[in-house]
Amino acid sequence: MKLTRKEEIVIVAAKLFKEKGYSAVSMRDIAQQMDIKAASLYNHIKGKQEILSSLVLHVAEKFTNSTQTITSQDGTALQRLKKLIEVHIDITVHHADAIAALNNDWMHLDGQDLLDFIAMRDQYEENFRSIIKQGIQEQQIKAKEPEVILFSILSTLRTLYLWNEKRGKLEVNVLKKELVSVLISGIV
Amino acid sequence: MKLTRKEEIVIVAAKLFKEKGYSAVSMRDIAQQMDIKAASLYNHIKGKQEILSSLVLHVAEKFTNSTQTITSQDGTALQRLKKLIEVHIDITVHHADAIAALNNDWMHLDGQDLLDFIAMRDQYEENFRSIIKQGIQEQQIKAKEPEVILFSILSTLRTLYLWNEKRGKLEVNVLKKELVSVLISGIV
DNA sequence: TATTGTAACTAACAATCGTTAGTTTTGTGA
DNA sequence: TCACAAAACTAACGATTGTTAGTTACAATA
Repeated sequence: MKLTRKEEIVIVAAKLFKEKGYSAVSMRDIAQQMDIKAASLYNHIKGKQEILSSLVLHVAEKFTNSTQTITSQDGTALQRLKKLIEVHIDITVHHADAIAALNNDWMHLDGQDLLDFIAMRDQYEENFRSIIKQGIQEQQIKAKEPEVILFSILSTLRTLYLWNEKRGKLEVNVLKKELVSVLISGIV
Repeated sequence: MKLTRKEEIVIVAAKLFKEKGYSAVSMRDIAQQMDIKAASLYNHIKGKQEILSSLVLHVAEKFTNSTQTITSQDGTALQRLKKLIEVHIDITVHHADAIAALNNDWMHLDGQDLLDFIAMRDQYEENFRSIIKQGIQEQQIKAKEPEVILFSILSTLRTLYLWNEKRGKLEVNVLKKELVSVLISGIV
């Protein structure tokens, strides 16, 4: 699977964005990391904004599509929730850097890209919320404030990318099992 | 409790940093928000860096001191964990904007400030970790991977600031009770 | 060998950045 | 009313920003 030059740029930029954030990374920083001059980047991309939107929208789609698929298939709320956590881990393992941008730099998208992102994020959250509410209704999930549950699980999953490096020895399937257990059954 | 002009600047800047991140906020942005010119800011602060370090180090101290106090007092692991969650919520409610900077912009600290921050963060995490390990040893906490438990709780608490606005109607004490329950006992 | 497309280069642009110097306005206490 | 300090101002600085224009090096193809 050979990468296009544009894909290489996006990957390199993602790594830098993760370290310092979109605004603190210059086109010259990105170019230097690729051993070329900044102006040469423009043979492959339209501008800095395109790098960000390629990164963010691509992985946002993945997340939204996943929740959409899970919500549309049948299964109990807990089965769905488990699946959701597992899918999240899979995406995170393969796109850690892009997720950093998604979490921290989405507000630097502009125009239609920003609107598209927000729409996807809202839909994603709404799918997530509906699963939890379903679980409460079916009495599989405690009748706590659904927003507290949603927030708690969501923030753990969203921050997973930070932890992926330190994951180290922990195998992906072990991580899935442990995290599903901690998030659903608690720690006591 | 009258604020000094410097404190006003730091508060205004914090709000802007939260929206766009440290690097994307210019001194002229901050000044405009205060209805003065950028150069006037320098009557009260040394520079942009000082704003950031005032913000971040001050609240980092609060967190580290809290875990330190809790660790040094006696109590079971679960009592400590509960207290830790409650303290976290208290600090978050009162310093939401500063926590945004602590989470997202700490890497733009420089020199000794950066070293100090990292030292505090490491100590904080180590205190947290020791409480969880204590709980596993005393068999109050399931013998899961301690790092998974630590990460899960920590990321929820760290992201709490994002959620504080939407908290809306939810009273602080209710939030404490619900979050302690969700994080410790799970959702089933 | 000649041609062509890809991808690099140098040089420069206007805009914006954090910051400094020097000056004027404003408010307070003697 | 006068003196002084606090806090604002204007103007400008060198550096860096994203980006464009025009040109060159190089490999593959005809």
